Amino acid sequence: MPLYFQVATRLQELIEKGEIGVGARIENEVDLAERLGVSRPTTRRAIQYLVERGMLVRKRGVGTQVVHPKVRRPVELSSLYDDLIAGDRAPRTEVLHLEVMPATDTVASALEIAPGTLVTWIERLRYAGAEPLALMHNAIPLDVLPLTRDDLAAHGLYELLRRNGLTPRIATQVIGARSASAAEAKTLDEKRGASLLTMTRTAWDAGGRALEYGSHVYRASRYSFEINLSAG
Amino acid sequence: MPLYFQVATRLQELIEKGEIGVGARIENEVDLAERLGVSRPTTRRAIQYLVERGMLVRKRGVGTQVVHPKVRRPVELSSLYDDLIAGDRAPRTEVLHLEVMPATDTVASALEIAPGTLVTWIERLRYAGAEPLALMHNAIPLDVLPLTRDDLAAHGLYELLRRNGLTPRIATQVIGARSASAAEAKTLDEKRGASLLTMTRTAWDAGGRALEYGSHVYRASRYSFEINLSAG
DNA sequence: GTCAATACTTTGTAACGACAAACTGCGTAT
DNA sequence: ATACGCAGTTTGTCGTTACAAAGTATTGAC
Repeated sequence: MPLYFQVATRLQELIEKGEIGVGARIENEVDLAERLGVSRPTTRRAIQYLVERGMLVRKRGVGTQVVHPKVRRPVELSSLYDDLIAGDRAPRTEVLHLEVMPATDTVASALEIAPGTLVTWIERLRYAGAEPLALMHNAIPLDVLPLTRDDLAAHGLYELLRRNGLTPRIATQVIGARSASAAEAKTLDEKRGASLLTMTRTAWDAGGRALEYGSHVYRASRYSFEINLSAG
Repeated sequence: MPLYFQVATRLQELIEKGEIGVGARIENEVDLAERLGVSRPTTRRAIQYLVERGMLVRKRGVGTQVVHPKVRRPVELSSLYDDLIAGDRAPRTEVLHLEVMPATDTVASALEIAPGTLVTWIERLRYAGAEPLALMHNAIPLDVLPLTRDDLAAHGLYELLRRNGLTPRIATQVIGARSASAAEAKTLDEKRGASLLTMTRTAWDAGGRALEYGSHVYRASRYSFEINLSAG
């Protein structure tokens, strides 16, 4: 584990435990470095890390202040499945449809691949406990990862990607809303015309290869997106 | 302008112009530094900057590759007003209500201030062109910034904050959806029960002071949120 | 011909030093 | 008493050097 990360972790613990209160100024980096027996660049890097996570704020000529005692989790590339696991809501997935087919124009342009390229097109219903929560459509290029019904029933899509060495790195999401169609309402156990949250996303890996296109609808009565941002 | 930033800008231009194509590897940092006559840390910092913006990807032992020719704008703390200006959609704001009042419990807990602290509570209707687009409720602590109707009619809230030296730095947003009430529908020129996108946000400045709490509803038929993320 | 060990390339981490820029606050002069 | 300037503090930038770690390619042995 890198030194700068160890330093950052120690600082973070002190702040989370409240030993350095909100608003308090932390030691200046020169002294801190000397006291911990590391160099100033290493200390700077540790502090910078916490600044990026929204815990600290630095001002030239003034010092470094604690602005928030908890880590403000950055916007994460996590899947609904991961979110539910983390929230103890017992996800279950029903694979309604799975087929290998040529990419439609919409899918092809979202994934930036040639129309007609083979993709796995899946339709899944995600439950939280006993209640349906989301209806999810995804396209995954066949040469990225072949998928089976059993895999998808037991694991989240992102978990499967990661397990095969595919790490989503960059994504663009569009979040909107609309009313449920009769079919959607029936599937999701909502009334016709109920509000649904819609999310479409394309995710790329570190090599710039498109991994996944998704078009999901969530029951607005049961789900919302939480986003933490910090701007430079 | 810092040296590392100049280097980053030069690299970015080369990539945007396509002189370094997607997938191509850029010169290794040692050579690049020597050729440009700067130190390796400076070069590293420039490259790091572009990596964080999603243009480049680095792999130890391999090199640095271009993954996207355009800058992927990070998630931004911008207001709807700014977005509309950028999109040439001629925003206009109607201030429906403005009053100085003690913070309600909801507002106080969102802003992390004592209940009863005086805040300016405003209700605004935002138009894009001739059409209503969003109904916005905001609370701004009185000691952060006193506001007048005229200010708000002519400028976006974030513009006013910035103009007074208040820079939002960190925010948490929750995006959801629900059906319009009769009153909301009438105000927004939608049918009763139409889907609305809801967004509640609290924004803090660099000093950790809460600047603003907002609870907005958007016409889902006319607006959606676009979010670009990159995960480390 | 195939496999494994080795050498090479490239990025990652860490150290030290020097100066610049921004902000604070004290002290002095008017 | 107020205002201005200067000194001190703290972070920001930039340079240099050295070694570590990871991935790639080459070479050698069997």
